[in-house]
Amino acid sequence: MLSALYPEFRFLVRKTEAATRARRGCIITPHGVIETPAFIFCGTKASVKGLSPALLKEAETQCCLANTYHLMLQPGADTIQKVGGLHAFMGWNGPLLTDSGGFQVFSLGYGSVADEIKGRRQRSSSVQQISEKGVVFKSYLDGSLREITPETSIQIQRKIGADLVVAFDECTPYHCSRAYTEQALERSHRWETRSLDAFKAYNDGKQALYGVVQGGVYVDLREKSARYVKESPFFGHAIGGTLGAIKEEMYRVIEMTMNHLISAHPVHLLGIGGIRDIFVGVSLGIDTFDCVHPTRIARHGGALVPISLRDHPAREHISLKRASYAEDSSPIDPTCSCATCQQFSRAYLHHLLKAREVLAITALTLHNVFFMNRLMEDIRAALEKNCFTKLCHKWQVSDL
RNA sequence: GGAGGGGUGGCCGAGCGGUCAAUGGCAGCAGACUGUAAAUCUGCCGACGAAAGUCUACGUAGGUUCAAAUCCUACCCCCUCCA
Repeated sequence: MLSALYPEFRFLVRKTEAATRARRGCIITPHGVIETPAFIFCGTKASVKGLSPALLKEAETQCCLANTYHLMLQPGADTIQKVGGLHAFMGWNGPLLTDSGGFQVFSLGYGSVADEIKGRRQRSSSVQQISEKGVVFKSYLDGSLREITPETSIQIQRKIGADLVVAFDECTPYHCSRAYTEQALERSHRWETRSLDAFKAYNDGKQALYGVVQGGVYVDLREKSARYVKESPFFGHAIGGTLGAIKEEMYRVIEMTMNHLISAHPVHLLGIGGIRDIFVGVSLGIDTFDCVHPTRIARHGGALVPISLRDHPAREHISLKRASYAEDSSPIDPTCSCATCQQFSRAYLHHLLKAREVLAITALTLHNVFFMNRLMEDIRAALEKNCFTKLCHKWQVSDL
């Protein structure tokens, strides 16, 4: 049944680790193969900020993500379709994924979970109305009223033309009652079913649809949602929504969700991308991740480093803006073979950051992308050689 | 030579009798960042002190006031215009 719906896609699990649920596989798409576990980089507005497709490729990137929400507002899905679709538009011929726009519509109202908990970045909600039909929201560009429904989200994603697309869902905030979470969850399921219907209506076999598990931090709701997604004809399964306020809670939510989600479908964990998070996610059976974190911290002067180079045990990156790197002639990581580490010293990167030179962004983003891809490659290799647990120990991740 | 304007914390620049250790901005220091309205945001930023607080500060030197960065006098610099 699924092969009829997704004729050009396949998910193959080559190996599953004995001690955990970690698995080594690949997702076959019309634009190439994604070796899993994999990290997908965010190129929100059809660009991974600071990097050209050539540099992305040089950093061994497999897949990028773009946002339906941003692209529908600028330049518009019709424009992208007219100029040949997203792959041609952004000059990336590898696999691409688009998010449904659901997350942005809602998150723009209350910010991220971290912002919400810390009471930061309070904006007036852009969400005007949530109804059974869909969501009316205000464009962040000009304040005009726009609407996204499951049908329009799928149509827009169809026009944009990424390989992997996502069903339209509602993302509930952290400070949200169980009752509302459940109500939103039920509606999300109806929206996702409508997403599937809209998808089938225009299906040309070139795209594969992911369903999203919601349910906030509530065990039974996650189970219910996982069941719904698993029983629906989605190509892939994604875990979305609020995962918790602290890491331990997040890991628990992912774990209890995965308890009900394990199957022959690829599982994507939406929006998570810390190093430790990835080890935990992989061990729980997650196949793909996406996150703004590696590229965002790069723009803010953060370089991901191995354990031995950390300047604080709990921080996974070093902050090159710090004065202590001003005369440090060593590269970010002497063992890293990315172009940045091959030619630039920490002192130079520190200077570029202080002088606000755009090269700082490109150089640090390139390093972090390379770092993440290298990390995923190491994880894949470890899974193949049955030494994933050993790799976890090397990264001091023991709470699996 | 004449007329006018100005000298404020590392820099730019407000303040023009008390609530001023002195608004802002920049620079500096540190922190945050997890389905990207983020090359962003937050905090600190005269000295000593954990803090209360103490001291030194608004060109220099005096003065008037209970009280001055703010008023007066002289001096030293800078800038503009007229000769």
